[in-house]
Amino acid sequence: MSNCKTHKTCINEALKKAETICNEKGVKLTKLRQTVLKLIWKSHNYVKAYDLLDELKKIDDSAKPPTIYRSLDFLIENGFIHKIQSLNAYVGCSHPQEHKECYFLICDSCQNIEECCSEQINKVVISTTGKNHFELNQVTLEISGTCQDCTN
Amino acid sequence: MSNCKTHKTCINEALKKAETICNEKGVKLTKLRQTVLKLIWKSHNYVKAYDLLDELKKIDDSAKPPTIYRSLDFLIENGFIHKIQSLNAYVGCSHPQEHKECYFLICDSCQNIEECCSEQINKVVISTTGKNHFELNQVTLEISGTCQDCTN
DNA sequence: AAATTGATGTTATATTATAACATAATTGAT
DNA sequence: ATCAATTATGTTATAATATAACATCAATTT
Ligand SMILES: [Zn+2]
Ligand SMILES: [Zn+2]
Ligand SMILES: [Zn+2]
Ligand SMILES: [Zn+2]
Repeated sequence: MSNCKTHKTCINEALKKAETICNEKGVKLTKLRQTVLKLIWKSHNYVKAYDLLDELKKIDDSAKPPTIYRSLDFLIENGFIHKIQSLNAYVGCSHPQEHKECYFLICDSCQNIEECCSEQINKVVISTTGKNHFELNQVTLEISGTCQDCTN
Repeated sequence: MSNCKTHKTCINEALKKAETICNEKGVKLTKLRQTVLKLIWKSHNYVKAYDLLDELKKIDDSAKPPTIYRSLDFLIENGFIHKIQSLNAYVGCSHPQEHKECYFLICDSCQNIEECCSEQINKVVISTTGKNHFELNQVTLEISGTCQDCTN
């Protein structure tokens, strides 16, 4: 995924989905939010907030930390991006509609992130938390390592 | 676990284990590091670095951020504590010897953390990353929600 | 004792994120 | 259309988290 051959499609799909979902929810994908989403979707790599801010400044000189963090908040709230907790970084969500308990494969070498859903992992998490009588709220599963492209 | 009835034992065990492991490894559990470890083990709740620093300052007025972060680094490196990535917080490791792929049950209500090992989760993670031809390095699994004590 | 290594002290600064308040744009009701 | 309420953005300041860099001190090795 490091060099995605069909990345224009990825971006277009992501933007289209975001628009659709916003319309359904009655929230607004403003120009700014769309711009930030595009910047995040520049690749499948994770991005840091202040790098994003630097990029945004090239477009809008007046951008400041709250500019970027507000957009990030909106995009996270609506499921269009995810925060990678172990890296304080952000990445586009590849399937905002059907997103459930996903996990992330994070390549230490190329910063590529693959977002996966595993019904199996989901089940195991639910069953083991159940055994602990723990009422589940949020699952953070982030796996770092080396992706296939970088291993070869 | 929120009100651990045998917490003195928890602390003593943690300190004893840390000493043993340090001796085996030939690294030093200095006075400072031991103090920080004790402060972290004050409870099973997670603690923030700067709160820890405030506590340490009560003992040693000259403590500064590097003081605490160096100790945290040492304690993490040697497996005596863990960093909770989703909270930028730290918690004592309940089983530093046999620690493998553990996960954390984090109570949003009482800040208690239970560290668990599940061979089952471990297996599923390995098998699903294998399917993705991903060479695993580090797994971060943090589950937030409400613990049994807080549900009742 | 001198040299090396490891630990701590100290100052400064980098990185990540939010509070607080002002202004502008949009929506919705009258 | 007008006003009020809400939502979004602009702006300044600061909070919270973490590390770099260099000085000093202590322990260990030669
Ligand atoms: Zn792509
Ligand atoms: Zn890679
Ligand atoms: Zn205890
Ligand atoms: Zn609880």
